[in-house]
Amino acid sequence: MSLPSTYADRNCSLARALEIVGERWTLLIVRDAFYGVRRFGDFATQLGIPRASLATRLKALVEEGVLARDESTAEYRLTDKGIALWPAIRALMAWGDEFYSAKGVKRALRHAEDGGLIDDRGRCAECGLLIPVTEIQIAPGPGFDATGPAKDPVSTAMNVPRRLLEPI
Amino acid sequence: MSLPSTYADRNCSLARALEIVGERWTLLIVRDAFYGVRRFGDFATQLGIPRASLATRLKALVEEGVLARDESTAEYRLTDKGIALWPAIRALMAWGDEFYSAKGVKRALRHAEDGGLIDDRGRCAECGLLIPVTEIQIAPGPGFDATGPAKDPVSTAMNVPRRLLEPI
DNA sequence: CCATTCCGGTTCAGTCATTGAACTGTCGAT
DNA sequence: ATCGACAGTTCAATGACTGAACCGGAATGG
Repeated sequence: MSLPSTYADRNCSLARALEIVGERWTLLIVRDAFYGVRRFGDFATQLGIPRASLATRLKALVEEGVLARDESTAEYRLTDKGIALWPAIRALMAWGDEFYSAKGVKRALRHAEDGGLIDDRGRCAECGLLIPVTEIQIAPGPGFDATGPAKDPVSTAMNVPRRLLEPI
Repeated sequence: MSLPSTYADRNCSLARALEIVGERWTLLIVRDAFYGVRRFGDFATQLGIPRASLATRLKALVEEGVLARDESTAEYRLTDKGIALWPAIRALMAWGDEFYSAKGVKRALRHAEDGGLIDDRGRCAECGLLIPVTEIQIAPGPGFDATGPAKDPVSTAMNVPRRLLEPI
């Protein structure tokens, strides 16, 4: 994205954040990482992203400390810095649900411990607490469209209730 | 950004949201709109974006109903749909502040009515309420870097405490 | 053992988007 | 009429993205 570093943007943390996660595909890669995707090939087939672009993006995310690459297994995992992106992703998902999914949310977020729905500020409707990412369960919601073929094991795993960050 | 519409992304509201606001410059344009920028030339000089790109982006944002263009004054303003993007922008700003601004937030958000700081979930520390965008005051924070020339009236206006959405 | 498959990642040419600078056209004020 | 201010366009050059083929090492299996 090329640091703009104009005087105007030097004082904007949004511009800084978008330097890292504002390029095409990047946030979708991070989203998949939350869903438990860890392997190069799984990112590629899941997102339909060209492998060259994926390699570039993953390298950049590792360099910035959003993902960590396990040298022995070649798996990519979110770091704490990456996990800290969750509120931003949730906010964008909520906006997309609100304005582009007439039948309701496409994915529902629940507190895995008590099943309470998580609101758009990250709070559980049951216990009222702020729910950490590892305790969030994601499941198809009313706006979910189940038609069409989805044979490969990775995408079927992603369309079934599961906890965030749990490996596919 | 070109609808991917793969089976994988059809059920992801994040992908849908990024179709609209995921292209380069788009979120920065929306941010400036929150800061009160309304005119073509002000967006251009403020962001340092090529005028051709700006025209394309503004057209797209108007088409999607994020901005509305006043036919008589040629001013662009956020619609309710655009204003609904605020939580996402705030979340990304907070992430940028946390990881790229060692001295603290670059811009502090306060509840204009009682001066209470607004946390990263949109709540006022004083009254505890969820603060609507029109009651948010933005002001330089401890991480703000005031050095360097910033003579033009628009950017000086943006670097002084002011309410969101108030015209420059 | 050797062959095969799987998998992470690279290479490369074609295409598409972005950029910056110059330009057009419209409006209101002088 | 003329000028300046402003919204938006045009266009060549550059750079990013794409898709398909390819490379090489590590597991798999006969």
